[in-house]
Amino acid sequence: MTHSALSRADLAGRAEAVAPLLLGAVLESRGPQALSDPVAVRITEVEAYGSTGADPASHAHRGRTQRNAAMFGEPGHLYMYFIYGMHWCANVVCGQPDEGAAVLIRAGEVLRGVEVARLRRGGSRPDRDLARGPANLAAGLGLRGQHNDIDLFADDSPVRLLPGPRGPLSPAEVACGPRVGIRHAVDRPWRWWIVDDPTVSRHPGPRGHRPR
DNA sequence: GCGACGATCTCA
DNA sequence: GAGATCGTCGCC
Repeated sequence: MTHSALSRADLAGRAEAVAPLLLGAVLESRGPQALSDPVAVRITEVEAYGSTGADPASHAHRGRTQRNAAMFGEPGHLYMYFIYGMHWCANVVCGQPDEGAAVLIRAGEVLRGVEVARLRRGGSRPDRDLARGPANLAAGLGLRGQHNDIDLFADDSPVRLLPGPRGPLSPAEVACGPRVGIRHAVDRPWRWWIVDDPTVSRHPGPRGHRPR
């Protein structure tokens, strides 16, 4: 049994409704040239970011800008952003076009292309760390600014959103809690992760909050 | 035009 | 707990 395939229509809802649906689904990237083998990552942790005026922590909160324009496009596209002068992070655009909502993909399990992911990450590290944390996940998949706004549902896209291999998640397998690394709307429990999954990111978190 | 800071990570 | 490192946006 596989995770049922997500369609673009499934992503058209509110970010906080779409986010948990992405758990267990797979992001697969095909690199150009040398690192052309696909890397597939099963999503284990996500965060919802709401639309303009509705979520002070969202890049879309103050409206459309050049950077966040992809958030205001069609659901099912990627929104890539660059952070801290060195990291790229990947979001799946959701909601209605012009709404400006997205789901940050925070962590995943590398199902395929472990060798390529390890090369991209550099050094030797446990498999479970290859896509643990949003910047690590993007790095392992080889995702950067050039992938901003690409359509995850186009057959010829270098990055695609595919059904997961393990079947639907039961409610007991999913936990939620506050988002990480933000200053505003910290109380909103808009981060979801797969319980006991070793690839879910670790982080200092305010007051020692930890996924379990 | 300028400057403060950020949806991070690693290592000490 | 600091440092790496730079694009973005708000404000001067």
